[in-house]
This record gives sequence, C-alpha cells and structure tokens, in this order.
Amino acid sequence: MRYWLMKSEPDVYSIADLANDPTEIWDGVRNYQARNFLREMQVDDLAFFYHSNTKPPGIVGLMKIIEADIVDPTQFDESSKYYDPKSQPEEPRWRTVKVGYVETFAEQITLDTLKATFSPEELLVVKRGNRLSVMPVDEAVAEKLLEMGRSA
DNA sequence: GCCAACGTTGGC
DNA sequence: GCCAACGTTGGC
Repeated sequence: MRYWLMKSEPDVYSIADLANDPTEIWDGVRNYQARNFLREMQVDDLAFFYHSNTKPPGIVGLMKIIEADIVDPTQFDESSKYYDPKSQPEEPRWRTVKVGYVETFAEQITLDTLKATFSPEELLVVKRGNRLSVMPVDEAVAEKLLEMGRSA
C-alpha cells in the first residue's frame, strides 16, 4: 500500500465535489511523469487531495484508489479540453485511476504549514517550482500528514 | 494579473 | 539531437 498526493484546482474539482460523488475518474492529467505515477497506483492505495491555485493552497482530505489503470476517456472526446488528437484508441496515451472519497480533514494543511514541517526532499509538493500534479508520498510523511489533518 | 519554472514542440 | 519559441502550472 502506497501513499500519493494529487492536485486539483477547487474551482474545477474540489474535495466537496468528490464527497458528493460516489467515485470519480481522475481525468485530464497530460504530463508524462504524472501519468507514470498514475500507472503505478494500485487498488487501496491512499491519496492526499491537494487544492492548488487557491487561497490558501494545501492538503484538504484523503481519497482511495478504487480502480487502477483506467483509460482516460477525455483523450478521445473532441469536445473536451483534454482531447488529444495524437492518442490512438488502439494505444491510448493517457491512463488514470478511479478514486473514492475517504475523508475531509478537520483542518486544511496549508502549503505554509507543509513548508514549515517538511523539507523538499521529504515532500515534493513543497519544492519550489514543482509543477507535478501527481506525486508519491513517503509513508512516514503520510502518517504525519494524517495526524496533522485529523487533529483540528 | 504577474511571472518563474519547466514541459513540449518543431525547425534545423 | 539541439535549442528557441511557446504554452502551462501554480504560488504570490
């Protein structure tokens, strides 16, 4: 069982949206490094939900991987902003996972708090200039994050 | 809204 | 295979 961190802009898709859905396909990732992490995910892995491009940015909750290695349907949808004309149905370029809601943290763990608590080596998201939207989280760091998020 | 960081594209 | 131009991300 591994831990991950996945970013989403709350204006586009927030933890509240996920709480209202039974499950959701995490679509729209169009970065190869992020996609490779998505492909490593296995059922029952846990992922921290991170709100980006908002004030303040930070970790807001937890979700679980409930289905692994799904073809991202938006890559073949010409009306989608994530449409990729270079991706062939016989060899889809973009794969992702289906996630399920687990919990919303009692208190958001802001980026400022994350920076004050973890080094860039411990937690990639605090690294300056980091633009990855999907990244692995070390188990010891993950346990601390759970503790921080659950104690308001 | 700005802009630094950095990924991608395409000409050569 | 290099690299300039361009596009996107995301904190501020």
